[in-house]
Amino acid sequence: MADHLKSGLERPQRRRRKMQSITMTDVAEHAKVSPSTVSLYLRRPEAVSASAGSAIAHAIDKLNYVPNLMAGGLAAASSRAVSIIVPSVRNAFFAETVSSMQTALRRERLQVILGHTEYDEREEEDLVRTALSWSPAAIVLTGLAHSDATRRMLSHSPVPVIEIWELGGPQIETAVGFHHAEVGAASARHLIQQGRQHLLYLGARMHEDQRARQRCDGFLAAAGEAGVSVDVMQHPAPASADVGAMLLSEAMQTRPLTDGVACSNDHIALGALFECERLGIAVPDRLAVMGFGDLSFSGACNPSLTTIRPSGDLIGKEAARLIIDHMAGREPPAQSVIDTRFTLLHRRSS
Amino acid sequence: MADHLKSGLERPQRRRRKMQSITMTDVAEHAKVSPSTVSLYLRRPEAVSASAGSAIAHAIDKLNYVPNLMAGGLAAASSRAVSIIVPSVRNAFFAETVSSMQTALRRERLQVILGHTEYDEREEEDLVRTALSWSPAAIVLTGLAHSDATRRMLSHSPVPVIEIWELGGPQIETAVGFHHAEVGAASARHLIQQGRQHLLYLGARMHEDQRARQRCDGFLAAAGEAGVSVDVMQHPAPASADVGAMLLSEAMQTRPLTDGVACSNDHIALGALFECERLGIAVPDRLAVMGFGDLSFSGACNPSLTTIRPSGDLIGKEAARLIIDHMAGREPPAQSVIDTRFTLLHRRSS
DNA sequence: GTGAAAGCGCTAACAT
DNA sequence: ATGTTAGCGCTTTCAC
Repeated sequence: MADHLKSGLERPQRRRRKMQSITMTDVAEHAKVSPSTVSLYLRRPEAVSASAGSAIAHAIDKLNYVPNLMAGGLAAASSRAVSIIVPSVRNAFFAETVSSMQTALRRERLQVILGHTEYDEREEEDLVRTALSWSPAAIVLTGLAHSDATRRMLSHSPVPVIEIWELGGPQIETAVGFHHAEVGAASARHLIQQGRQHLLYLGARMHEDQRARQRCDGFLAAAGEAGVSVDVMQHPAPASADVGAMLLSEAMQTRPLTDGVACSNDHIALGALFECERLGIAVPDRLAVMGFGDLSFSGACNPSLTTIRPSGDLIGKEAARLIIDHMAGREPPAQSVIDTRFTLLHRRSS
Repeated sequence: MADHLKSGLERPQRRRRKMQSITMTDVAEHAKVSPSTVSLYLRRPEAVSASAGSAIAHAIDKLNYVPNLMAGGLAAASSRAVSIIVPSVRNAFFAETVSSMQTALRRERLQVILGHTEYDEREEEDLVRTALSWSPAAIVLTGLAHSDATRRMLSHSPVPVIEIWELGGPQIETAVGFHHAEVGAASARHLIQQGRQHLLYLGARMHEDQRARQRCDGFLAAAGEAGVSVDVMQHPAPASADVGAMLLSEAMQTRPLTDGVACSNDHIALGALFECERLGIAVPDRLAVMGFGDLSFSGACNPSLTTIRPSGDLIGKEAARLIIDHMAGREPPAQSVIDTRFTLLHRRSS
């Protein structure tokens, strides 16, 4: 009875959900080979006979076949995605790194999955959790400070982890970046070399941006060692020219002896330069100003800004190289460190 | 005989490839429910009984379960990823949009997959092809100009497409942005209102950046209609303060009557301001300068820069909203347009 | 060099 | 409310 009903229904015409129109099987049929040959061709074309190869190539072209990477990733248990987690891509530093990394990874057909922590460790933790759901080929994190849970998740997973933009602390696996304290120290030494005796550090958002804080600490330490007077002023808002102008204006009132300022980045420094201009403070004669970042305007302003150029681009390239090497089986030694250094650009403002 | 051998081998101990340690089945076993109940719980917790729910929650927590989104995406034929393709994230405009979009999408647990075209249509085509491989929940493209192949791929796919940062041309589906020609026209009208009679447009990379070109065209058209003299100078390099300074310096030599310049963006304008300062050209008395973008320094410089603020943030928010609405079944009418407008900020430089 | 077969971990009908 | 079942489209042994 039941059987009778069933046969009456004739293949219950499975209601199909939205699905990819052209699959590998379609290509295989068209090329008169098996799906596994198509798969092989896609991954190692040289392993397939010339005739089969060209038939497959032709079929792919004709059918406009687009492989389904989710199926591939599922079957292979690892996807062609790299998860990059930065504080914010609005920050030119990280935008540069993300951009150069994307460019380098693309050549290997790797996709970038982007996440922003907004300088929040809880947010980072959540982003890492989600990132792991994609079985990415690698996870790239910014900085060395992470929540315990983040560390735990990452160390329990087989996914390679690269930390960027910071060196000098405990690493999860590999780190690519530079020492921010050294940046601060180099700034202090530079100002002292220029004969400055009353130094000041102008910082923004240092409660959240621990790398800015490290630069500040390095500055203080080096100035202290050299025995010159040194002080810090900061503002909780993100770095901007407005904040820089505000800080400098206040500094000139409360610390009139100041003859050299270093800023946590070039936005702050630019604002400081603008304010000096408005106040009629001669730069560099009366006051030397320097920044960090070598942003696009830093060489063009009046006077041109002495600054420290980090290696944002190189960080991205090196991180991408590590990932690609890892996929090819060339793993770096555990806990390895790539120091991308930085460059002091001595211009007119100091 | 064969049977004998088999039984001797005891479950041929399938050599397992690298794989996710904890699966949904593990969670189900631990919680003493079926996998589908776990799946249901994950997607609609309210559809599961309280007791089962808490058992599952407990198991997930205890086992540290991380769902495999590739498997989910494969089964559901649509992933929780949104592909965003912009010319470059180094460009502050697109960084802003990407950032605000990422923030909005994250709340819905959607991932951003990022691609850079570097203003190259072939590259975009390739990125779109790869994007489709992920069965994303949506694809976001920058601008309305795309190769025929890109259009074809997209219209043959079921993936919703949103074009951002440009209106006024043929759309694939939905577009969110504003009219760049209107920006140019508004600039021209503003300068004319300020009594300027010899206008000049300073542009960078206009051969590649067609939106900059549209702003320029709008400027020329509006100036022409008003009957004032107008000219254009451009440089093929990407916009920077250096390029702006160079263009302004040349302009003052070859077009000494110029009394109002509009720049294709604020980097150019800033460089122009710097150069005016060096040349001793009074801004705005002798020359009015305006930009486009309202970048972070634009309100802080000397004199503060009159500029036009695009709605990069809003574009990202609106695009994200469209995507989320679409996933909830609320589709916008075909070919719909969201005009996010722009704002002219009249400051001291004009 | 090529094909058959067995999943990868999950979702979504459908049945209970 | 929960379980059963049948795939999603691909990769990867393993035979041939």
